[in-house]
Amino acid sequence: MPRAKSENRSDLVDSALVAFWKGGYCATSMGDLVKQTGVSRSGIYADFGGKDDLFRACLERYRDETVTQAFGVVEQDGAGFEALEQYFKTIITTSAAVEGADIGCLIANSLGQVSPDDRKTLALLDAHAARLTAGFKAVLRLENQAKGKLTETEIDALASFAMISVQGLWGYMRNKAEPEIIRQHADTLMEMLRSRVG
Amino acid sequence: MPRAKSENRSDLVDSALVAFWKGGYCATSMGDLVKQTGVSRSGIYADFGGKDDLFRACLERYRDETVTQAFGVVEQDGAGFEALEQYFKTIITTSAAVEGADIGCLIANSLGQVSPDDRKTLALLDAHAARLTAGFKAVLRLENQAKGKLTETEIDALASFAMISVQGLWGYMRNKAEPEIIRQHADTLMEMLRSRVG
DNA sequence: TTTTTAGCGGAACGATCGTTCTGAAAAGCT
DNA sequence: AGCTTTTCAGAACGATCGTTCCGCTAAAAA
Repeated sequence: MPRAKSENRSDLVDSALVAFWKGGYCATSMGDLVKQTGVSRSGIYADFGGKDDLFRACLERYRDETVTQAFGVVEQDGAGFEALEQYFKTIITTSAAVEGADIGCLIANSLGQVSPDDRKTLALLDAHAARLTAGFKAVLRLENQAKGKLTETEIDALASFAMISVQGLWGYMRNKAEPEIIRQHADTLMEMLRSRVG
Repeated sequence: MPRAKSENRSDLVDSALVAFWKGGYCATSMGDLVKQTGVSRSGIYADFGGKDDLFRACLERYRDETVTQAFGVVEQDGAGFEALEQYFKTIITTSAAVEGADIGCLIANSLGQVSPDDRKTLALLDAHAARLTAGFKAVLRLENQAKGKLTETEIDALASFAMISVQGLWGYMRNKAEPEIIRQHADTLMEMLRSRVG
């Protein structure tokens, strides 16, 4: 048989992910990807269908790794407000850690870039939004158990609100690296949610 | 003198604006713009420096026309919560009016597309964010006069929060045309602001 | 060791990108 | 009308895009 298949397919996606994350889909050319990943064009086309599919693979990897790392705590059983707070703390910490570059969230960044015709990618973005909403909803439902002030409908509304608000935060972070604003936003949102459940 | 200069320079920007709005900066080629605007390449290059400058001109036009039309009510002297509510009502109405296409806000869409190096365009986006924040701040300060519950710092934080939250809403609207969610988000934000001032 | 064969680097492809250039047409001026 | 000046449509340009293809390499099979 042939030469052993490179074991850096995983690295390939990771490298490409960073390139897309920083530069966006359009601005990142295949040449850039070749340079950045160290894998030749044919290698990329062999393992992925093309630029589109590689981009989607990056979105999925980002979803499974980066998002899960930060948001996973909210998705655990029994996660409450303190889990939400930890999520925001993670955001602030890691965003401050990545030196210089404010790149926001790959998925949030993609919102404005994806063509309305690209169903496959749009589905990924939608699913991400639904995921965040579901996480917030679970937290709210749990925290609401004590006093039961909120109806299910109100919980839905608050979860959607939190999701959109957080997506907005990511969009903001893409171009501004002000941890103060991020913390402020998170605090304001948390305080608002707390006051609503009682 | 020469052939009469087309009187549709204004239309040119308007047409290009729509193209950029729907498709984004990268996905909209000069060929598309020529087709869409009816103006030839040389005409575009004569009146604007190139694609970048045309795009910025579109952003500015969008800012002066579309944004002002919707947000201007908030920026008037003495604007209070009812002005904010009218802003949201306008958003919902017009977003429902534009048939089929959910295109969100041109400026919000650009957030994820602009290269971190493109200082000129980034400055426009920053200025827009500052504009929204200033509007919210003025409203909050006015509404806070009655009871004076909030400190200036708290008002700043709430204004930033509202701005980011609304930018998130626009990002969401780009891909989903659910007036219900929009209304819900607006209601939740309004209610939250009201409860904070007293 | 020889043969086979999968894998990958890099050249090459057509298409399309943003931009420039040019020739002809139209409008002002005398 | 004749001449000048300005404008614009469309051809043409080099660069670069995403993609394909070829040929060598090196590991597996014999």
